[in-house]
Amino acid sequence: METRAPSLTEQMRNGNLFAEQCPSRDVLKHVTSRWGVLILVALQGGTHRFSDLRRKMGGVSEKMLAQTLQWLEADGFVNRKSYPVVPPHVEYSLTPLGEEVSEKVAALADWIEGNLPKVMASRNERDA
Amino acid sequence: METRAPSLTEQMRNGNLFAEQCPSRDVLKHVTSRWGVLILVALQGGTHRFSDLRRKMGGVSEKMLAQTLQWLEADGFVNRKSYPVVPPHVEYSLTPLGEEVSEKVAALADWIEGNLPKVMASRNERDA
DNA sequence: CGGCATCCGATCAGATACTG
DNA sequence: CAGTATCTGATCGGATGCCG
Repeated sequence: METRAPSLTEQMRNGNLFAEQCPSRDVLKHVTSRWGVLILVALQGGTHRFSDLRRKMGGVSEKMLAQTLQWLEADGFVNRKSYPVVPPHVEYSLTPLGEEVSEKVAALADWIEGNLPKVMASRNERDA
Repeated sequence: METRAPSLTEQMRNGNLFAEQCPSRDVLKHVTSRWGVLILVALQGGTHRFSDLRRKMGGVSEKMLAQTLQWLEADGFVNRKSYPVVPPHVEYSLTPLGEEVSEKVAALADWIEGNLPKVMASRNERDA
């Protein structure tokens, strides 16, 4: 089949995920990473502390939670606010930019959660 | 902050990404994998052959393309049609279920492509 | 409490060679 | 053309220990 001509919106895009070296791939990687998705969805509920997030997200290690939070912070999606007290107190929240992506990510996450039975059924058919 | 009570839709969900052993995590993994995203978006344009996909998606190896296609096929998102001719001819397309996820995935991909400048700006601020 | 540094095994992913 | 098989390096990701 033919390759359709690029639409107007496509021409105006500043990133192209199909280009091998495009930095948009890094952003996608952070956002769709194993824990990135859950962080973005979890923070939709409002500000959370590090330990809150860790408790909420089953199975995440301290290391990966910290690392993923740093990625998302560097990309401008997550805001990190540290209170200089003992014991330390750090709060994470979504930036305006983060609110936008998290909506897209949450829409995908919701779809998957809601349609899981159909997917499981498809897998079982294949086994039979 | 308080944990809000589960909404009605949340209660009706059949999957829960925050649960460590929930199979929905595997589905998310396939769909948001490095090449899974690109495959789902690419197939929105219609049926594609293996080589078409490979050419279109910069940087993917034969192995990973084949493997990712198999994941998506097993999950019921992608349809594989093989014509028994020489040389072989195999066509990939989205199933109705796949059309649905691909919309969510494409919405995310589009957002990232369109907002890449903002993200890059955020990164640069941090460096300064 | 919220990290960081190090070590280490598991998994991912590319290159290459081979096949129907 | 559309894969599979194998090998190998790269990266992911968890466990542990330490620190402000």
